[in-house]
Amino acid sequence: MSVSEDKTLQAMGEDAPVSGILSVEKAQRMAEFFGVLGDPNRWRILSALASQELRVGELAEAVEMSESAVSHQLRVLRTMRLVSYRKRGRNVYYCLKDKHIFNLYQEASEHLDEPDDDVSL
Amino acid sequence: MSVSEDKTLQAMGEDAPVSGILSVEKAQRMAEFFGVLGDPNRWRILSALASQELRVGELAEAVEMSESAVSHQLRVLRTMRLVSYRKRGRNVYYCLKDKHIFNLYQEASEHLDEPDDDVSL
DNA sequence: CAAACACTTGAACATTCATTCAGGTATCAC
DNA sequence: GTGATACCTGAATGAATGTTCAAGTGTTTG
Repeated sequence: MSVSEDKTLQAMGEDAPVSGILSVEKAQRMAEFFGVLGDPNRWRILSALASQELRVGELAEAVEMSESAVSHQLRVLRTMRLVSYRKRGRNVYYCLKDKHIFNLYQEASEHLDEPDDDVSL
Repeated sequence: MSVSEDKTLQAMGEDAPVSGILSVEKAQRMAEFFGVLGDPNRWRILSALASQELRVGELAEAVEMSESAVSHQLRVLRTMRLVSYRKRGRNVYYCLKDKHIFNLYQEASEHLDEPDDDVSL
């Protein structure tokens, strides 16, 4: 039973041998991934693709961004493997890659909907 | 049965009436939340707190950051209600607030561990 | 009370990042 | 081929962000 790369619920600390702290590398990978989800327009793009496959131009119109901006963001989403694409002639159709994005959305929604008690210090 | 603020798996688009796109406000809230998880040092802090309650100074030593930097980041984590704290004399003990962070970590890990097929364009 | 301690705060600086703009590639219609 | 379409790319600009540094609160110790 390997210690590194465990996927269980309590595994968050098991990457570092001593004090249970995430290694710099793993922390970096986590941050890069979640950082991609740290932009409102990328969420709008993802949500647009949640219901249907869309071309870049359609996406741009739907989320009210320039085609260039959408294309730049799609490249980011592609490198994090959050979307996949399919070329048809001169069009490129994008869609969500897997279900993880839904689970992340749901988990975050639940957290954000929790009653916010005392936070001040 | 209200349409807004649904928490089901397919609810991602249900916030916008027409095309299933997240409203700017909801997208903003999502981005702010995930943006907080978009920093490697914050993940190291969270992972350190996963196993035990820690004071600010202990945290700083554990993650090898200055106390000031840790304190700044803890404020961010507090406003997103990812950590809670408890004052004892001149010490302040921090701990994780709820289980959501574990689920998010797990979901992201699964995603990142998936085989990466063709991404280039 | 004074000094030490634990932590927080605000401003400054450097870095990162998303958009715009101009231009480039590839495909289709005529 | 020519022009139009659909999309991608690179450099540049302005905004957002994390750390450092210096200073400030509040608490405990002698």
